[in-house]
Amino acid sequence: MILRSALRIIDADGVQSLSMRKLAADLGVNPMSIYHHVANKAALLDGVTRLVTDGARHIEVSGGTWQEQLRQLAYEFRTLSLAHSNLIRHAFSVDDVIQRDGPMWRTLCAVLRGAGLPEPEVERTGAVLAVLVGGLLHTEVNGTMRRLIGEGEADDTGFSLAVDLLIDGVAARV
Amino acid sequence: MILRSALRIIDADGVQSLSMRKLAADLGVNPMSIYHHVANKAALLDGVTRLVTDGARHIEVSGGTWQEQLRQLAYEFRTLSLAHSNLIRHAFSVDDVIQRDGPMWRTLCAVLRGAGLPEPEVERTGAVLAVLVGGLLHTEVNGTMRRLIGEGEADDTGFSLAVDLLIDGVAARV
DNA sequence: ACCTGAACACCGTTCAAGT
DNA sequence: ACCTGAACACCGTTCAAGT
Repeated sequence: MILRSALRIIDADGVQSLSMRKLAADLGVNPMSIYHHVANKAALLDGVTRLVTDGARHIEVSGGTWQEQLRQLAYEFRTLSLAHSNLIRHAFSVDDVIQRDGPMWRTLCAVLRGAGLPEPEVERTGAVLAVLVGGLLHTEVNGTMRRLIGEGEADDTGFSLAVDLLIDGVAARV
Repeated sequence: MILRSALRIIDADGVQSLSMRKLAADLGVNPMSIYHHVANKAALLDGVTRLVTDGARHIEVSGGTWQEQLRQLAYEFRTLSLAHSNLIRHAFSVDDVIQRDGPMWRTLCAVLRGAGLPEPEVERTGAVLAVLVGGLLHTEVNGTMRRLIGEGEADDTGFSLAVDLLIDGVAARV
C-alpha cells in the first residue's frame, strides 16, 4: 500500500516531489511510521521500481520472423517505460531498470538464438541490445528524443527508426 | 569561478551532494551572494553543463572510411562523457547533453552525407544515432553497462560492440 | 510489534537591510 | 551593484517514549 501510494504520487508529480512527509500525508499516517516498513527513501524508490518492473513479468512474443519478435519485444519494453515515465526516468539514472536474467532478458536471448546467432555471442549481443534500447527509452522519457525528432511526427517515429537500425545491425551478424 | 568550483564538487562527490551552501563554503563566500550571479540551483547546474559541453567545441574527424569516422566520433563523445561522469549522469536525466546543431551534430551529419546516405535521411538518421549513442553513454555512466557486460572485460567492450552494431545498421541503408 | 512527538542536521530561496 | 543576516518553508532520519 505504501509502494502503491508512492507510485501514485510519482506518476502525478514526479520523483522530485515525493517526500516521506508527503507520502505519509497521502496515507493519513505519521511520517515516522513509514520507517517501520521501509528502511529509507532510497529503499522506498527501489521498492516502487520493483513493483512496476515485476508487473511486466509475463512477456510473450508470438510467432513471426525474429525481426518481428525483436521489434515486438522492444515495444513491450517501451510500453512499460512510458506507463510510468517519471519513475523510469529516475530508475534509469540510478541503474535499476534492466534486470539481468529477468523475463525480458531471457526472451531477448531466446529470440537471438532463434535468429541463428552463434551461441557465444548471444549473451553479449543481448546485453548490448538491452543497454541500447534501455538508453534509447531513457532519451524518450527525458525529452531528448522529442526535441531531436519529435517535430510533428508520430510519437514513436524516433523509436521505430532506431529499432529498425538495431535490427539491421543484428542481421549483419547472423 | 562559481561554475568551475561547482564542477569540482560534482566531479568529487556527485551532483547529489552539491548544495548552494557547500558551494559557498568552498568559495569562501556567503551562501546568499551566489544568488546575485546565478538565478537558482537549476540554472547553476545548467551553467556547469554548458561549461563542460562547450569545452568540446572543436571536434575533428581525420580521414579514413566513414565507418572509422563514425567510430571516432562516438569515442569523442564517450571521452567527453566519462571525463565528468557525475555531471553527465545528471545532465542526461534532465535532457541537456545533446545539442542539436552543435559541433558534434554537424560533424555527425557530415560523416553520414559522406557515407552516401540520401539527403532526406541524413538528419533523421543523425538524430537517431545521436540518441542511441547518448543513451548508450548514459548506461555506461550509470553503471548498467558494467553490470551487464563489464565482467572482467576491458572498460569499453560494451561500448565498442554497440558502436559496431550501429555502424552495421547504418551500412544497411547507404 | 508498531506508532509518535520532538529534535537534529541539513536544504533552496526570499527579502529587507546594509556597503 | 554587490553583499549579508535572519527567516521561511521545507527536507531525511534518529531516537526515546509510548501503546
